Amino acid sequence: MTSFLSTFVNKVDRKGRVSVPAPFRSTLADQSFQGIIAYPSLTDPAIDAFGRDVLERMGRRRFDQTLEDGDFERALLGAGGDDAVETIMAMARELPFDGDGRIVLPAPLAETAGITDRAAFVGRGTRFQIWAPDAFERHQQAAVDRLRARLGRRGDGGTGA
Amino acid sequence: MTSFLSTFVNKVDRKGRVSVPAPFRSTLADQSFQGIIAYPSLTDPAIDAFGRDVLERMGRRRFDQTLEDGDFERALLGAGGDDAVETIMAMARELPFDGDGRIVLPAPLAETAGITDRAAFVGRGTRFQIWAPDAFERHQQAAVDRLRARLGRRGDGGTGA
DNA sequence: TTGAATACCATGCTATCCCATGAAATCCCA
DNA sequence: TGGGATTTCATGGGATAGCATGGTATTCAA
Repeated sequence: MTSFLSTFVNKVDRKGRVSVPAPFRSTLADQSFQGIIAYPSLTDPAIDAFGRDVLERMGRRRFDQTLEDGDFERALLGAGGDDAVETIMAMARELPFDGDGRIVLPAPLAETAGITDRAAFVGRGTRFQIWAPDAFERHQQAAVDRLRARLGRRGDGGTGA
Repeated sequence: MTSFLSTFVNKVDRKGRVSVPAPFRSTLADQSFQGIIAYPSLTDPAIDAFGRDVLERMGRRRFDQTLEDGDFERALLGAGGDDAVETIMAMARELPFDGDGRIVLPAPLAETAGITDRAAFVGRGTRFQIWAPDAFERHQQAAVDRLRARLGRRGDGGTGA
């Protein structure tokens, strides 16, 4: 297993704990750090998350590329204030699993996503998101509608749903 | 065998289980994950399905491509709300075979296709669909009629079967 | 010493596994 | 070629283990 699929809604208890869905956990099972990396999405009212090795891999690739370009100043000094990767690194948090596969959602993160008592874990392939369930449902429905409109329906015999 | 062919109707039991037709299973026999990936069709009142490695290859290819392009912002931020792959990843479900080659149809999926007690497995080449049998029959008949009309009929005996 | 964060333990539900049965297609042998 | 035997499949039900969830104890820091 190497990717995050489908959507699971779990309950957030009084202490801010949530079970990470078992399928997501098993995707991360081979990682050295047992937990997730999370930060506020810049495009959605949600939390973005993935395993630590994805971050590692991306960081290394990015560094190598900077060196290949001969941009040593950038490698040493950073890219400047509006660089997405560096900005996100600063916001990102490490959330370890407890013995039962749960994480604690830090209050600031939960607030940016509008999460209170329930959280939707949404698979996005190499990463996943955490949403307030009702907000996600609206978002997803809108996305599906746009896709349908764009695809147009090919000959439907008129059965309908 | 590498493709899904023909149509099979099987029964859905009280627990929501259905046997995946044996020919379809043998098509998937060489896969590491013994089961299927399923999501609501965007164009038909039906479920779309295929083997996991199809999705796996697509996702991995996509991510690698993104890194190669040095598009780290995209890797971190996602592709945006209109992206088909990410939208489908959120809807898709992993349905493993049980020891007897059955899957459990999740209630939400069954509902989008109008499936209650019987399910039609429809081969579509590299993927297949799962329909409510009567809805599929109407859909198929309409498709055949349109094809005949377009091709111009020769000897319309009306047999079909 | 007190608060909060974390580790540990307990429980109910649900999905998964395992076995049993019947029907049908296939194979084998006469 | 036909009839019987065997295996494959689809289907049903009962047992079991995994998972989500809630609570209590313990540790660390202020």
